[in-house]
Formats: sequence, C-alpha cells, structure tokens
Amino acid sequence: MVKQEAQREQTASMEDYLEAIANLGGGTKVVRVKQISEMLGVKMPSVTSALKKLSGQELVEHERYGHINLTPEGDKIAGDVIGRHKALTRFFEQALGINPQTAEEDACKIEHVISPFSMERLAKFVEFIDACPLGSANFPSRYEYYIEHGELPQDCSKNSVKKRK
Amino acid sequence: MVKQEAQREQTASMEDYLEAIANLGGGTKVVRVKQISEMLGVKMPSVTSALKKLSGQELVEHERYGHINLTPEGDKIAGDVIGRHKALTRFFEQALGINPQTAEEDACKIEHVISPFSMERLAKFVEFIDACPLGSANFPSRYEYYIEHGELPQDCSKNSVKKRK
DNA sequence: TACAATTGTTAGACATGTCTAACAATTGTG
DNA sequence: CACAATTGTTAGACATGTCTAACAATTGTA
Repeated sequence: MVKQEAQREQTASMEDYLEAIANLGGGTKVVRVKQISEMLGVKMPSVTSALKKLSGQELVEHERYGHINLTPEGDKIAGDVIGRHKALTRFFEQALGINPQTAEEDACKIEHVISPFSMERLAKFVEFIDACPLGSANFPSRYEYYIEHGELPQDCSKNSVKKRK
Repeated sequence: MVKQEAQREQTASMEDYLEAIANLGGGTKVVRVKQISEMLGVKMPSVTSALKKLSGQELVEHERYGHINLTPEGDKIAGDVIGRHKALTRFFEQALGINPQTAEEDACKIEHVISPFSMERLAKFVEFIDACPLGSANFPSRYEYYIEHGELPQDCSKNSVKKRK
C-alpha cells in the first residue's frame, strides 16, 4: 500500500499507446489515429496528444496527418509490454482457468504495474506447468476439481500421501 | 489493452486511503493525518483533501482537527481491499516464492486493478496448494527446483510419468 | 498559562490525461 | 476535379490527485 517505489519509465496510458501502435503495425501495416483511438477506447484528440508526447520522447515518429511509426526505442518498450501482456494472459487462462476475455482484461491492467521480478516468476510458473508432466498431471487437474467442487479430491486427503516435513 | 470495462467504485488512490485508515485504526487506535500521510508517502494536504472527498461519500467521518473514522460502508470497502491485498501477497510469497517486500509492493498495485473473478481464483489457488498435500508435494518443490536450476527435475522428464490425454 | 513545536488546513499551482467543439487536411466519388 | 465524407488537429475545459506556501489549531512544556 505504501507509495514509494521507483516509478516506471512510462505511464500506463503511454504504455497502452505504444502497445496499440505495435499491435496495429504488425506486418508493416499502416497505423492510423482512428484505429488507435478505437482500440484503446479513447477519442481521437487523446491519441493526437499522446503521439505528440511520445514523439517528444523519440519513441514514436509522427508527421501531421501522416505516418505513425515506432522508433527502435519505442518498439523495444512496446515489445516489453506485449511480452508482459502475453505472459499474464497465459497465466490467467492456463494456470487459473480464467475465461479468455477476463484474462485479457486483467492482463491489460496488471501489465502496467507488476514488478519485473514477479513478472519473470509468473512467466516461469506457466512454463513450468506447461513443461512438467508431473506438475501437469498433479496440479491442474486436481486444482480444477477443487474449483469445481469446492473440496479436495479424494487423493488429496491428508492420509493419502506422506507429508513433506 | 482495451479500455472499456466498467470502472471500480473507488479509484486506486481512494482505496489506498481507506485501506490505510483501516490498518492504522485496527484495535480502536486513534488515526491521525500525519500517520496516513507517512504510510502512503504523500504530504498532509493530500490526506486532508482525500478525507474531504471520502467524507462527502460517507465513507469516512472526519471533523476538522478531529477524529478520523471509517463509516460502516467505508469499513466494508477497506476490508475488501485488505482481503485482496492479503490474498495477493500470499500468492506471490507462497506460490511464486517472491520475497516479502516485492510481494507487498506488487500486491499494493494489483489489488486495485484485478477483477473479482481472477481475485477469487487466485485466492483459491493459494488455498489449494496450502491444503492439498499432493499438490504441495508435487508442485512447489519441483517448481523451486525449476526456478533454481533452470531445468526440470529428473522425475519430470516426459517418460517418467504417463501423460494425461 | 504562555509560548514553542507539532499537526492540520486552506489556497492555489501543476501534471496527467481525458473530453467536446471547431476547424483543417485528406480521401473517395460522381 | 469539385465537393462530400472521413480523418486528424487545435484549443481549451475538466477531473483527479499531487504539491508548496502560508496560516490555524492543538499539544506539550517550561
């Protein structure tokens, strides 16, 4: 709850703009103010104003009425945000069994505030349950049972396995 | 990334103030502007201003130079935030093995943006790995190994267990 | 109890990011 | 190619929440 930690380079809003531009521009497609505005659910003047700000920071190239492009540095930040976004979505969907839409929405918010350290662990967690068959066999299926029925499956009872010290 | 979802009742800031007041007031202790300001890392005028706003919404009782108390409704919201905070902290510490300080910091941020649905699942997840010895035996220890060594433990190899279909 | 130290408030500036209204440029079409 | 439709920009209002500076109340203490 304490507000004291070093702040991110970019605000959540600016990260959203960079992310949107990267997503829309994938595969050399031309990016337009209108698209960004629709994707982010803001009006066009907000986009113009954000582009002005990001241009000032050399993260975006933008000419009046003209092209919109990420600079290499802007692209780097966008890639980073997108990476966090994907990992979080995966976590919510695959590990927690959250529906895709909610997973998306939560990823959109959390991607702007989670620490790099937790982010990395979370990504590793998803990799792990993906990669480890024992983990897979034991964890998600029983977890689903628990979610579904509100109680532990039979083979989770205290006596069915020797406890770790 | 799309900004369209229904917004929370309270902003992240106002939730922080309610949470701080509840935490400081635990056990009938008198809450002071200065304490809140220190706890949240803001200056006192910010607190005064927040209290004014929260009083207007009947979430806080506050008399000039006098007592500060949550109303029942304010207390309900604070309790809710604190619940999210605790569950998130537990998740980061116990499930992901994040250090307590980082876990705290991340919980502080995420508590304001996570959906109720994901929140509930996350809490259940922690309950589950706490409660299920099989889960405990299989998941966290192998996960720790994976984090530590960067590769799967022996008994996670594809052939050491029959795959789920 | 008087005064110094501390705590709290008010006023108003500022930063961020949104919006609407009005206008300008570009584009598409007859 | 002219004009209508669309897209984009500018200007300026507004909301939120922070801050500093100045002042006011409360508290502690000599």
